[in-house]
Amino acid sequence: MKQKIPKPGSAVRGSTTGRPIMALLDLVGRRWVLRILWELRGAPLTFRGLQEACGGISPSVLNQRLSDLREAALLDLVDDGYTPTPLGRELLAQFTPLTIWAEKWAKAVR
Amino acid sequence: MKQKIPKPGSAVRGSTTGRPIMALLDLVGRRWVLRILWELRGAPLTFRGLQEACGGISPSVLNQRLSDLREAALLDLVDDGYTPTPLGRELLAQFTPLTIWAEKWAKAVR
DNA sequence: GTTGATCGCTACGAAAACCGTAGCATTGGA
DNA sequence: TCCAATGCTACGGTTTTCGTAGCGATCAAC
Repeated sequence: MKQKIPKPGSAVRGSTTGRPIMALLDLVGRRWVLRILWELRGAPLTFRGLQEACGGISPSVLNQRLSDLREAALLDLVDDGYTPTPLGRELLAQFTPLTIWAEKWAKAVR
Repeated sequence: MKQKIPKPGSAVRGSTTGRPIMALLDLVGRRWVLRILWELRGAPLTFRGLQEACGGISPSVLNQRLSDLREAALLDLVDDGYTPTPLGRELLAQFTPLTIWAEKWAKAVR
């Protein structure tokens, strides 16, 4: 477990400038990160609820990601499960319109 | 090299539904995918130009990603280097505002 | 016509990331 | 006390990524 999670202001994989966008690109370039956020766009989910929602992600990676996302201030664990912080919800909002682009993409590559 | 690149309409890692958004989440969840697109947002770049721009990405992975992105109809290799397709440029446009969010994020986690 | 510089790209062994399965400790209700 | 559900950890095996070296092609200069 040698991973150091990307945060703005410090060097990340592939960039030493500390530019926030580079930290973001590194963060979302990890498997499951966006998917986890995505599955939490509606109601909060428990650890095991997330496992199912993500199609059987292994608990070790899920736990790693949840720690990462909490440390990055994008997720919180509250009474009824994991849920995005306001900041995380803002990021999520930026990704929501991608469903529409993805549909278009689907038509193009078909 | 057992990777099968995610495309809308077929099963991807973590989802068997074929929903386009799932293919997208799988695609961008691979290392370097977004970064490569990002570095091509301005002028086209050659293979080696991309290598440098991405801070020394190994050529094997770069080549893998370039093939993936070309097969996904997001990238093209033209005379003066790799450049996004119109579709890829559209996707890129959705990610551009993330710089602003990332700045906000930087302030929040600091 | 050979040398040198660049191009896109490949081979391959090592390291890192990820996975699947099993199970632990805790909590709360029956 | 027993049962179910919670968050999470351990650990060995597989997949993905990395780092270095180098190949074949192209083109310009000498």
